[in-house]
Amino acid sequence: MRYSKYFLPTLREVPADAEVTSHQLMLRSGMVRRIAAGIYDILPMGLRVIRKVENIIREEMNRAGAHELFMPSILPAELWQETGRWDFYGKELLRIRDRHGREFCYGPTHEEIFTDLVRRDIRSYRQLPQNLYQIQTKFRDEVRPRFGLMRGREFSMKDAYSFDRDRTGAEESYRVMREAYTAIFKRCGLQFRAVEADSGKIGGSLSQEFMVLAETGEDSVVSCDGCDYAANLEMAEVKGEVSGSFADSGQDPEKVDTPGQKTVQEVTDFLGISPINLVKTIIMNGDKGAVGVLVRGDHEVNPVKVRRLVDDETLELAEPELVQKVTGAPVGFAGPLELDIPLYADNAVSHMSGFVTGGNAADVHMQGVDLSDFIVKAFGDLREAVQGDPCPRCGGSLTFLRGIEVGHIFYLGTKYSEAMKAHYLDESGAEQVIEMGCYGIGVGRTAAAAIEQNHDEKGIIWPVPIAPFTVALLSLDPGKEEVHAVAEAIYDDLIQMGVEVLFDEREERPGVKFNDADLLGIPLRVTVGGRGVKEGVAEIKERATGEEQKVPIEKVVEIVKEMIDARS
RNA sequence: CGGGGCGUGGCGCAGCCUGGUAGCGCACCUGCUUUGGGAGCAGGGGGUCGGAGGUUCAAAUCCUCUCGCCCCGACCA
Repeated sequence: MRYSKYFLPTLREVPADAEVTSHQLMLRSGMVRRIAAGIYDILPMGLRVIRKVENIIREEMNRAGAHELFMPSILPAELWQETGRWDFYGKELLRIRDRHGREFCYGPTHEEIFTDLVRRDIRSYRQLPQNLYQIQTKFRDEVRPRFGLMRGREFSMKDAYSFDRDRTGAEESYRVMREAYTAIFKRCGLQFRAVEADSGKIGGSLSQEFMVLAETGEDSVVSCDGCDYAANLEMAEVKGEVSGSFADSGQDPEKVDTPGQKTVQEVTDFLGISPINLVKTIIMNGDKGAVGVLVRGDHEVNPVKVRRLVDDETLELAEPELVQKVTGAPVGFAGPLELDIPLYADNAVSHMSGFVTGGNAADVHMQGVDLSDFIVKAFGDLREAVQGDPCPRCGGSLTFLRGIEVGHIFYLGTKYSEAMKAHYLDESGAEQVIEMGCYGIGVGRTAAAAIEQNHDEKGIIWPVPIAPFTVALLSLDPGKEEVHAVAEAIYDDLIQMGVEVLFDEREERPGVKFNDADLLGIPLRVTVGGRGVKEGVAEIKERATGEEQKVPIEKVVEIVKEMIDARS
């Protein structure tokens, strides 16, 4: 590609509304342009990267036995109503009407339509298992889109759905996908972890997220320093904390005035105690009524764990009005004593005695409270893990990392197949429900994550497998025939060898070309200038390491080829 | 949805408080000089100041409404 003919608008200055590095660099390197909140034009440079990622995904999915197809992006409401998600999915679902007033949505994910396809065309166990996927544009009307392609509203996603005869088969499909995903992100040249995850709105049980490790990641990842255990923060287990017998301080609970002291910090400072001697009481509300959740003052409640223990998916933090109604006090003074809702306590609380709690009245707390002073319906692991907690698998120590979720795999079971009556006949002629799994990869987000993980102050440093071009060829003197001819010859030869090369033959000063090459992050740079040509050499510089070598002009192509092969 | 902020040429910004008819840097075009890490000089093109309404002799500037965008929060008492 000749730079002078290409559509590649680079920016010197950082656009004001781009917050994170990958977004800034994608704008500066001419990959994307914003067109509305969370909606982007993808320019030629950006598309080249996207296509590279897509092709790696395709190759690995096909290798894993999945079949590509292409579904509509606009989906009829009826399918979503069948599974109840038309109502459940909420405002993120972009709903539209056609001229006849029929309801549709722009697909944010495609379980329903894949299940619909399969239920209509799969009759027999002989047709299973099946794994179908597409690479499609999705739309999720995010509350707050941000970070460019990282969290857009319109985005490209590879989504795959597996259909099996039984749970064993579905688990095998899941395992195969996990391996395919590992291969995909490895091939993209990324550092990542597969972590245990919550399945959220998609539903289902077994689930893992693939997280690209980057300091700017939106998600917290808990990782063991001793084994390969890794989990999303909301899933990280805390083990072995429950106490068999409860200690008792022998004291009676006693009121203490705490005017205006609401937070744990304020109360403990005011009373001169440590947060580990305070129990906070969190009021949550759901379809099955309100519950109180007790955790130690220095711990945080993990709502995912609470929902599981209480068996109420709908539990959310209660509104201040409800807190007032339930506890008789404003937010900040809830306590377990004489509280008329079921109480659940974190295991760590089982070791406590003589602690401080809220007093269920404004500006009042209680001291010297013991577990014998109130009834706990159940103890369990209800808190978020913290740095240094023991690993639930090996007893090592947990550390925290930041990650960007680029892939997510789920075992779904029969959630969709049952709702949509996706059945088959087994060998005995009995009707069975199909077991499903679903598997997503954010394509644009993977590209963005690659930049977050691979850049320096000058620009992007693409891993070779997803770089838009492999070689940037710079002709420093396109005006001087004897120099430029050398560059032209190298360009032709590289093209002949099948190398993807961006040939910078613009009438620009050398500095501009060097800086653009660094910004664009093309792995290898070949420089042809007056000086070098006089000595019969050109320079090859590697973007990632900064290593530079002068090589005879006639050997340039051969050496470049070797270097590429060593790095792909 | 709550709070904060911003919309002025392609990009980054000043001007607004204290109204007088738009400016700077980069980019772009022409010419000359320059040419190994974002060149210099000279000349030039481009903006109904997000939109609507109002106040005023006069509005980028003041007032009202509206649209768009960004940031923080929205699950820890």
